[in-house]
Amino acid sequence: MDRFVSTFINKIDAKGRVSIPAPFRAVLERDGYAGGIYCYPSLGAPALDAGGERLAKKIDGLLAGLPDYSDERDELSVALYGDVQVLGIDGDGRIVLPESLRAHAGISGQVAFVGLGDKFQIWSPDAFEERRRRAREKVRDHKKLLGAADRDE
Amino acid sequence: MDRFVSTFINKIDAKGRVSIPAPFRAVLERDGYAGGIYCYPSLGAPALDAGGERLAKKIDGLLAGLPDYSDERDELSVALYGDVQVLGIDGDGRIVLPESLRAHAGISGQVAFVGLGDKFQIWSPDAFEERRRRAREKVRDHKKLLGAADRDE
DNA sequence: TAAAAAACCATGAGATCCCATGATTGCCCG
DNA sequence: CGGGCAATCATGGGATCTCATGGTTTTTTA
Repeated sequence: MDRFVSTFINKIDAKGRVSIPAPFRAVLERDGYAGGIYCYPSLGAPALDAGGERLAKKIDGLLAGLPDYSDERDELSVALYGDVQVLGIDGDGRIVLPESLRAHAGISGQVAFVGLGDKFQIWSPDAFEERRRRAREKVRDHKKLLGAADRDE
Repeated sequence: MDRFVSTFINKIDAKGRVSIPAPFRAVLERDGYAGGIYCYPSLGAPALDAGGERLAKKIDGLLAGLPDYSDERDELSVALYGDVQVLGIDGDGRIVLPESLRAHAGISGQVAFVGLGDKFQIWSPDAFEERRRRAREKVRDHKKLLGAADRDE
């Protein structure tokens, strides 16, 4: 298994530490672990995007298409790299979420880790429950559009 | 034989473990076993969908068309990957059904494994019996409409 | 030197592994 | 033809290991 799958809820302790779910850690290691995970505010949601080397490469890939020294590239670089933080993983598999990131996601107390394949997101459990509900509806619609390729109803 | 067929009923023990029917295990192995089965709540039924690598690839396929880093993709990913659980298979061919999944399917005590070809479903035996009954009626109606000979029972 | 960050250690609950049992089935040999 | 014999499988229980979590100590740095 080499992608981030499923959802886990963990606690933040008094020092702001959270355990990364063990299955995610396994993926990160396979992914080429380089001292920490990349984490930044999601653009379209009150959550954080996070991942390992693969995620970093993907961001590079998006920039690679643009000419060096173009304004467009500079802007995108800022948008993509500007808010990225590298969060170190301690010996017990935990990271510390800085206040700025926590604020963006409205996190306090508990954290939901949500696997999205190539990356994962970090949510406040409450906000995530709401988003999950909407996402499910969307998938249902999607299936209808696809014409019951997958008919389990 | 490389697809899931027929129905089996097994018990859940005190630890929440259930044996996967041996024929299904055989299919899973042929399917490229990667440490566990993929399992998630069915969208339209009080049941669980489950399968091996083939099922995982199918999910990938649904996302393949969408651009990276689009909100659209993230949203679908939440429902497609976020709801999936990877259930490890122990040395005796058993999985543990987490409480959240059991709740969705109304499972306790016994479990029905229902083969659906590429994947299989996990039901509470009662709920499944009910659904099967209705499915038969539906088939009968179809046959009448098609003017086919109704030769079962 | 005080405060923050990182490394280290401890613990309990839950998950995983391993072995035992019993029932069923298919097979071999008398 | 019939009687076991061996193999397969579902199930149960105990031992072990992992992991999340909390706390303490050491190191860094401001």
